Amino acid sequence: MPDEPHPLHEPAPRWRRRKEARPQEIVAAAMDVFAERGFAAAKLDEVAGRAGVSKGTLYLYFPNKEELFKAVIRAAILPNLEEAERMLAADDGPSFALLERLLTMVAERVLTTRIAVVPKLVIAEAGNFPELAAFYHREVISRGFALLAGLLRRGIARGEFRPVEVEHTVRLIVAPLLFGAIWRSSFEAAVEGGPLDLRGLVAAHLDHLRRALRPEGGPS
Amino acid sequence: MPDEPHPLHEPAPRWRRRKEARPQEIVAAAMDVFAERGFAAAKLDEVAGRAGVSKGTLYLYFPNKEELFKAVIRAAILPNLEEAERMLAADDGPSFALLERLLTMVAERVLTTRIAVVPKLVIAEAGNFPELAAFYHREVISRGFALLAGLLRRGIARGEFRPVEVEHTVRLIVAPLLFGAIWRSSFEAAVEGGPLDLRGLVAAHLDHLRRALRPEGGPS
Amino acid sequence: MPDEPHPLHEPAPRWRRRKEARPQEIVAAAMDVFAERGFAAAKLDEVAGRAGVSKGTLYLYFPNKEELFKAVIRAAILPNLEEAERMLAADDGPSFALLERLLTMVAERVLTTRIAVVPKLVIAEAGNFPELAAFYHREVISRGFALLAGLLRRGIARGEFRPVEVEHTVRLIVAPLLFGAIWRSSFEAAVEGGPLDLRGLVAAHLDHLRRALRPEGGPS
Amino acid sequence: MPDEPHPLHEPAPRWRRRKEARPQEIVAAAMDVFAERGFAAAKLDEVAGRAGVSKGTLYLYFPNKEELFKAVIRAAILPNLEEAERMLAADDGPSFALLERLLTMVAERVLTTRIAVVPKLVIAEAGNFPELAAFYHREVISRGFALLAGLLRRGIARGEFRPVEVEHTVRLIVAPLLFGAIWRSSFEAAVEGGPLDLRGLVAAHLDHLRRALRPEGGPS
DNA sequence: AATGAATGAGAATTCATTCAT
DNA sequence: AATGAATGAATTCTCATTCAT
Repeated sequence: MPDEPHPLHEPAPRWRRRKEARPQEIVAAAMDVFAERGFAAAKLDEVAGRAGVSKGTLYLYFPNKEELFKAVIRAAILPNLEEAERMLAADDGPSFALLERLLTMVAERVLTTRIAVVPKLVIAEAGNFPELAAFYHREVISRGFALLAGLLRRGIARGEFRPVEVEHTVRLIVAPLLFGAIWRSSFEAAVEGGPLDLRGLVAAHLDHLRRALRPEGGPS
Repeated sequence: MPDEPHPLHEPAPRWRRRKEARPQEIVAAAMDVFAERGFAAAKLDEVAGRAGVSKGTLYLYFPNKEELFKAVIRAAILPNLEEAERMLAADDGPSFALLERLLTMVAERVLTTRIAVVPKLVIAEAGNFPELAAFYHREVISRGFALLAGLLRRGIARGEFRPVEVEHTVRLIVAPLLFGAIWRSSFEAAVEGGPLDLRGLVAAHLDHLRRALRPEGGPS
Repeated sequence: MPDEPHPLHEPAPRWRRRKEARPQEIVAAAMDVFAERGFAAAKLDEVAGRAGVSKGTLYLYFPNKEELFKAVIRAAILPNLEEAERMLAADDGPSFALLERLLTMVAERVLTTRIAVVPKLVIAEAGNFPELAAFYHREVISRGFALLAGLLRRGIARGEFRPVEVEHTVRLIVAPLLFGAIWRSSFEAAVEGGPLDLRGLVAAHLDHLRRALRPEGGPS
Repeated sequence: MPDEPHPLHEPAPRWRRRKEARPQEIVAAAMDVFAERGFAAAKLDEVAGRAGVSKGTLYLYFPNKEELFKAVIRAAILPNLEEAERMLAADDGPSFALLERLLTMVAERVLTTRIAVVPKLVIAEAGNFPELAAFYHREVISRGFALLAGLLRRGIARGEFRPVEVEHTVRLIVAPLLFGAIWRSSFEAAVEGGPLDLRGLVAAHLDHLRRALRPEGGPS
């Protein structure tokens, strides 16, 4: 253990910090490569190259390609989901405004982070890694759906929304965001005609949702 | 031999017939394997095995794995799209009823045929085969979008729909069907909790759409 | 046997003639392909295509690729060698003049027929087909060398040539022709700078030979 | 390990050393296999086996079979040619003596090294690898011919040789050596009757050449 | 005699994983 | 902790050969 020669309170020397950051650097590089190529076509050589380490080093942190893949998925998702849960727990205002903030936040993330590739990766590999699909379903989809279902039920209870079928509506709310993520990660590069106007799409979606959720005889 | 419904008095031209059927048999087997594994993880050995031919035979009909993949995508898609276009061209009734029939038909196809796997495959491999993505975009997405856009514009012109932003609305209409196809091909097998109620989802979607598209001051 | 309906003395119908010519047509096509690609890289598909028959037909006349190869070598060589032997047997004139006619004839053949490729083929495949090499050595090289050795010995006995070491001289006489054949079949196509002037080369060779074989104190 | 002549005090950098030697070991093994089988029939499995490495290791050093083949040709040729050029540049003695030393040296190399197989390989594969043929022509044949042409012109200018046609004579000088190389690499193994007496052949060739190049009215 | 669809053994190449240093 | 040389199993693709028609 020759790497702890320094007393406390001293700024950690750069290379020590790197050492601790290694796993994250590798995960970040892997995310890029998996995003571009998919799981099977991604080469660990390339991951190592982009992470600035040797191929062997990958195996110091991840037992194999599959676990690295799972780590990528987990790393991309959990912080976002936790933030969304915090947001909903902390907000007790009008339900539609909350829905609005939620969708807008997700759209922003899809546009500005690499999280958009996660659905694509999970969709593509669900058949080859059923446990990964189950994990994703349990940790991401179910939690996300539950969160939205809670929001809807609250709005219905308060009379803000008409009494829609919650389970279906949750999926209808999510679908356009999934569409956006998939578009960004699969078609944007291969297709002319400029990027998808995801902000406009979400605005239109919210416009539709407002009308669709409006209590029957209620005010516009 | 077991696929011959007219047994009598025929000189049993087994081979001739097979030769003509071979490409389709291979494409069907390939569709299954690609659907289960994705492009890269699909083994031609397995395709050959399921098609009941030897590995070499694949190469009599398709020059390589990639072309076989493209043939699978094309074979799955074109007939469906053509039918949808025929349906719309032939119908001049109320626009929402037409939309209803269209979405219902697509949902039925997603539920009862293997077409649901096509989006998953294209999404997964768009990065590795940009021309495939471009082909799919051109031949499927653009045509499908154009078809829906025409329907919307007609409805707006006739006063059946409020003047929505057509391009966004097209995507909002499609998104839940994409969600359904992806769910079926990626999560249904890996997840407990029963299959997605796609018919119910589409019904709810149509319910929402009716409200969202309803002209402003129109009848409830 | 529906192919003998015609009485005698009638010109054979074309397609019957073709049938008898098949083996030679195949050998001719095979010679072209082997010459271009070598044995291993030659594809029977291509041979069949150039011969205007199907792949299966090749196997009606030749049991396998190797035998077809041998047939090509044999067909190219034997007639030429027999002619040379006839030429020498029939001629009893001055030995150098005979040598002159012999080398000139061979050079003409190398320039105007496809026989030039035979040495290249045998050289290339001797390692893979030792019996072919042995056959070629026995039937072509040995016979050719014996023929030249006889000529030299006759010239020496008659005092036309100085008493050279016959075995070496035979090889020295042949080497430039081998050079010419190899050049034509291997380098001419791949190299700029125009074809080899084989006639000039043989003339120079004969000039050198006249001087080299001239009896010691003899006339210039 | 057994190839280390300085055993003491060395930190036994087995691997480092091997790494540097690997390409040459592989090229040497490949030369043997290509020599025996020709390019197409050579199996990389066998090359790897003879080099004492695994198949995959070949690809660490050479991108494919073709490049390995070219490396073999290059490795065999360049040192020899450079030496011949040095020899000529350094010698200003009688031209025929120099020619004698040159041919003798080449014959020695043909007899004692594996360089004899190079012409056979190039001849065999010129049709399949025209660039290789062009490379060989440019780097070996042209340089070799230029070297001999220079020698001849010098001898003619000095009155040591009669004014022969230089371009043809160069080829006549080379042809028996080519004959020897081809014999050794293609027929010696397949044919009874003992090896070719190449030294005797070259002696006879030089004897002929002396007479053929002797100035017209010169001394015997 | 002729065809050409079908076969399957065989070869080149790739790449995740290991391990001596 | 890090390296990167080495491995070899796995996979695509080729092509001589067979054989039902």
